[in-house]
Amino acid sequence: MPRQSHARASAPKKPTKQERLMAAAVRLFSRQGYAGTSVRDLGKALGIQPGSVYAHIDSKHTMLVQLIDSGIDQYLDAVAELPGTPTEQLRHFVEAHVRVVAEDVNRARVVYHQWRHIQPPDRARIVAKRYAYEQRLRDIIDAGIAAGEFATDLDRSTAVRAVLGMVNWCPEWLPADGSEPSEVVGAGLADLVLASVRVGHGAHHP
Amino acid sequence: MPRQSHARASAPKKPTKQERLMAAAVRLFSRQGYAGTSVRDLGKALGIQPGSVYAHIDSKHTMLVQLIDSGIDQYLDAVAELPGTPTEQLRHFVEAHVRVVAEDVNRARVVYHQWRHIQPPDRARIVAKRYAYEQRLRDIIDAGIAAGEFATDLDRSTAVRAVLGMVNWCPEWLPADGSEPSEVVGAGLADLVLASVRVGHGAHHP
DNA sequence: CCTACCGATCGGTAGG
DNA sequence: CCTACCGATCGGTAGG
Repeated sequence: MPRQSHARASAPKKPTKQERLMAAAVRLFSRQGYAGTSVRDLGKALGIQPGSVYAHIDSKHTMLVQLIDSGIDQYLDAVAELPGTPTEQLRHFVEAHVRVVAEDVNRARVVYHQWRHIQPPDRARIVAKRYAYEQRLRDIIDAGIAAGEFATDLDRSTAVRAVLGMVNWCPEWLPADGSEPSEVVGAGLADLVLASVRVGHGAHHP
Repeated sequence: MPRQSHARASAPKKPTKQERLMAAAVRLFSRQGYAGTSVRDLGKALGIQPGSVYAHIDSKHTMLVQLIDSGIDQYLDAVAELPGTPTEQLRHFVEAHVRVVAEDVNRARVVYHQWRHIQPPDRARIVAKRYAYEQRLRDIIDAGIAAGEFATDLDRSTAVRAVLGMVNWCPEWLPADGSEPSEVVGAGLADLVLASVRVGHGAHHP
C-alpha cells in the first residue's frame, strides 16, 4: 500500500486551501447547519487558527452563498438540455437530478435547507434560481400533458411538487443505501414517477 | 393519556407561558434552525427577560426534544390504525400524513430537519421512532404486493422512500399554496402514489 | 498563516 | 418574572 495513496492518477489536482475550506463547509453545514457551524470549526478542519481562515475567505456568509449558488447551477446545468419526448425528458430529469445528489449528498442537503440563512441581496437571486428549476420541470410536465403522454386530468402543481419531493428527499437516505449504485436508484425513482403521471392507469380519485 | 394540568375540555383554553414558549420555539426553530435561535429570541417572543425563560423550561435542548418527540407521535398516532385493503390503507396513510403536516407546517419542518441537533441519549429514541414510522409504511406496501394489489416487481425500499419524499416535502410548499384545502392536496398526492405502485400500468424500466 | 485581541452574544444561574 | 451576572464562544480584525 503506497503512502501517497491518491497522488496524481490522471490529473494532478491539489486542492487549494480555499477549496479545502469549501469542502469542509459543505460537510459541516450539512451536519450542524450554517448557524451551528463556527469559523473555528472550519479552521479546525484544516488544522489552522481561527483567524487564519479569513486569509482565504471573505466571510462565513459568503461561503454559504457561493456554495449554494454553484450548487443550484449544477442542477440547472444537468437538466438544461434533455433529449426525446416529454416522457423521456421526465425520465432524464429524474435520473440527472439523482445523479447530482449522489455526487455529494452533503452539498445537496445544504442547497435544499441552508438557503434560508442567506441574507438579502443574495437571497433574491437564489430564490429565483430555485424557481427556474421548478419551472423547468413544470414545462416538461405541461408538454407531456399537451402531447397526450401524461394524464389530462393531472394536476400540474401537485405533480411537480410530488416529483421534486421524491428526488429532494434522496439525500436523507442515499448515504445509508451505499449498496445500490445511484444510477439504479435514479432509474427506479424515474419508473415510479412515469407510472404516476402516465395515461391509462385508471381513474383518479372520484 | 397522561395528565393535563388544568385544561378545560372543549373550552377556549388560555395557553400557559410554557405552551406559548413551545409555540414560539416551533416558529423560530423552523425559520432560523435550532442553533440559529437563542433563548433571548424566545424570551423576546413572549415579551419577557432572557433569564425568565428558565422559569418555564429546563433548557433549550429539552424544548427541542419535547417538540420532536410529541411531533413524531402525532404522525405515529395518525397512521396507527388504517381501515381497508392495502390500497385503501396506502391512500389513508398519505392523506393522514398530509393532514398532520398541514396542521402545523413549522412543526413538521422542525420534526424533519432539526432532529440532528438532538444529543444522546434522547437521540436514539427519536431515531427509533422515525424508523418505526417508516416501517409502518413498508408493511403496508409489503401487504399490497403480497395481495397482488401493487406491482410485484416493485422495489420496496424505493417505493417507501419515494412516498416519504413526496409527503415530507409538503411543508416546503404547502404554506405558499393556501388556496387549496389540505384535504385536496392529500387526495391528489394519494392519487399519484397509488398510480405509481399499482399493478397494470405497464412494464417498468427495462 | 500566527498571535493577540475586539465587542457582542451565547446558554444558563443566583437571589430575590 | 426581574436584575445582575457568569464563563464560554461568537464572527471578525490588526499587525505582523
